[in-house]
Amino acid sequence: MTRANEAWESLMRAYAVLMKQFNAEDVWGDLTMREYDVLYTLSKCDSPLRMSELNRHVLLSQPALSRMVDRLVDRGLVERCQDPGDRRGVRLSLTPAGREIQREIGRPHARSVTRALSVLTPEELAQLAAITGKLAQNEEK
Amino acid sequence: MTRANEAWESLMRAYAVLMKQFNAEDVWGDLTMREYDVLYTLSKCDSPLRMSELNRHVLLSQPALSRMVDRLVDRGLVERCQDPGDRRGVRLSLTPAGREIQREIGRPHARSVTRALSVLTPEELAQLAAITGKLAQNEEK
DNA sequence: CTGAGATTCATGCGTTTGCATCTACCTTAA
DNA sequence: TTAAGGTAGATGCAAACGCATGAATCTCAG
Repeated sequence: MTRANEAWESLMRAYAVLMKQFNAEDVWGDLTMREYDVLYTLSKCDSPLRMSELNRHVLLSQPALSRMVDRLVDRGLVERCQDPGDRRGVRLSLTPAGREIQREIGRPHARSVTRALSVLTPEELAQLAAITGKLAQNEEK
Repeated sequence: MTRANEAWESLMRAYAVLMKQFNAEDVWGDLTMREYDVLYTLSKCDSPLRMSELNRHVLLSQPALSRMVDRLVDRGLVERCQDPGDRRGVRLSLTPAGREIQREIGRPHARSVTRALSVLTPEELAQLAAITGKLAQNEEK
């Protein structure tokens, strides 16, 4: 077992433990964590996001994301509009209601995250962000 | 946005990117990654594992895990047997076939993991393992 | 300009998931 | 001993998922 494999296993385990903890928190209203993740990702982008771009951020298959967006549009939280430059494409943005809900849930969730990571020193937080940032960048073409 | 939140977001992103990469690798045979995860977790334990214990490691609801184990038992990869000390309980172990398949898939997957984490220095690998280990331990209460 | 191939997103369909709930068993206290 | 409450895992059911595929659009070599 290499160091790399040990590190990855440890990362997976931490992810599972924390996700379960967050999921158990009673802050999600009638959204799932996955739905919140979509709203959150959209909230960080000022310009409307392409489906394919969004799909890169979210751990969902393309069809599953397509349908989740359907539902979010039906619920009035997300807006689909045509991409001007590519008529196959779709651009997504939050509606005011969607932005509102994202913020409402984001606040207490952010507190949970802060609490869960409070076992780390500021230095460790910085290292963690740097290392995972490096990993995410790896997205082979 | 606190440092903790940035670090968590970065971790989530790295996890999503790497999981997608691994999932795209053609090494899974007719198992899903989640099923492999169960086999892998069982392979690491010499003594049969309790359902609830297994559930702690895997990012699945209890009913979903219960049914996945059903399927793995049907396919002859996992063995269910009664816990001698607690007649509600179940103990799980790999069958020889299950162990064989886990190894067969584990080999190339481990190489993928090593390759994906090869962008990190040995020091970074050690830091990552230490930090995520600390986080996983957090399992409140 | 055109046709072959790639890309973007949607849809059909069988499988898997989560929530709520159930049964069976264990634990504790009176 | 027994009744109340807790815990382990299974099951019904609607919702969501992934795979394969489809339709529309873009790209580019010839």
